[in-house]
Amino acid sequence: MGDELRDLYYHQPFQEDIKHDSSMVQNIHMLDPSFMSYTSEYLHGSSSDYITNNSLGKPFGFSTLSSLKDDDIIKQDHVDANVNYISNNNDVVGGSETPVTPNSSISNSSSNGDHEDSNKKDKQVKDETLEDGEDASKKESKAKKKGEKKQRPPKFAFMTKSEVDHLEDGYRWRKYGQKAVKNSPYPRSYYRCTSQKCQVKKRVERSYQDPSIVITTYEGQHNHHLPATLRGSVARMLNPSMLAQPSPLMAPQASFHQEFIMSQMPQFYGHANVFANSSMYHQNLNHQQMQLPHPHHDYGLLQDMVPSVFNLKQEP
DNA sequence: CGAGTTTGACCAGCGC
DNA sequence: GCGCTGGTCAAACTCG
Repeated sequence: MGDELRDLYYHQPFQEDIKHDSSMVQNIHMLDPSFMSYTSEYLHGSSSDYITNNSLGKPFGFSTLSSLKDDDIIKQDHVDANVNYISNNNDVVGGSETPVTPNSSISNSSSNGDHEDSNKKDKQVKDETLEDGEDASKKESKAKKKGEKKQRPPKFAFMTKSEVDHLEDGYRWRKYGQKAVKNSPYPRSYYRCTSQKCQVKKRVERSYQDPSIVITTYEGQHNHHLPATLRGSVARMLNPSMLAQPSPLMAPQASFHQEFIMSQMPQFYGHANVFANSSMYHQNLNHQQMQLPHPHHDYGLLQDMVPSVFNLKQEP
């Protein structure tokens, strides 16, 4: 990661944006205990990263979902309800969609791509040293890379205030590396989706400015659904009554949460089409809309992952 | 025993 | 060219 991206992570979100959004956060807080707010910032830099900077309350539910027990519900309370959300992708959040907020924008994260390329090159070089047993795809990519710059997979990063480093997101990950981060006492961990043929990776690191904040960067697109076992386990955590009849108070928020996630990172959920009617969040999502209740549309797979936390949290 | 983690080594890119 | 850094690999190890 270059300094620019680090700046992107560490400076913008935690300094300017949080200050900048504080009043809004407070307002929303009054509406919803598990308050949420939404802003987005287009952060400069050659990386042209598209950044959405959110303070969503645990809404994303990226907090030890799979291991939620009674004790964990308590633990949840220790997890600050701030989530700074950084979207750094081009085709997905944006794609054909309009920017999520008026002051957001979508662009390619090209600078990171250079690094990606280098890494792939690295692997490819190694592949070259391997024997004939290597599959054709690798050689293909090798050949591809020689000629032109390979297109980078979309990236999607977000910050979550959490004591847990590796936030559960419903997928299974295998850690394949850890590196010390320059100017940070906290290491960065590298994870790959364990699903076969799924190329999605994610990096997890803590902010050195605010150690309580975990920065998670997803890269790539899941080509599969949630692991059945995880889905099952997550589903078991759901409050059946909530599922059957979401309370008037929480339903809009839960709906928002899931729709927001889906609209923001559909590439990470192969079942994004389930929420096709949530396109309102794709467009012109602003603070005002955030505060309005939205009709609940779907309880799809994502429901298995995310709103369960909201339900647990908001249950009386 | 299989799946996942740890950790040192390796490599490419970048700035000087 | 050199040193630094980020990203990945893979052997060794741990865990259930």
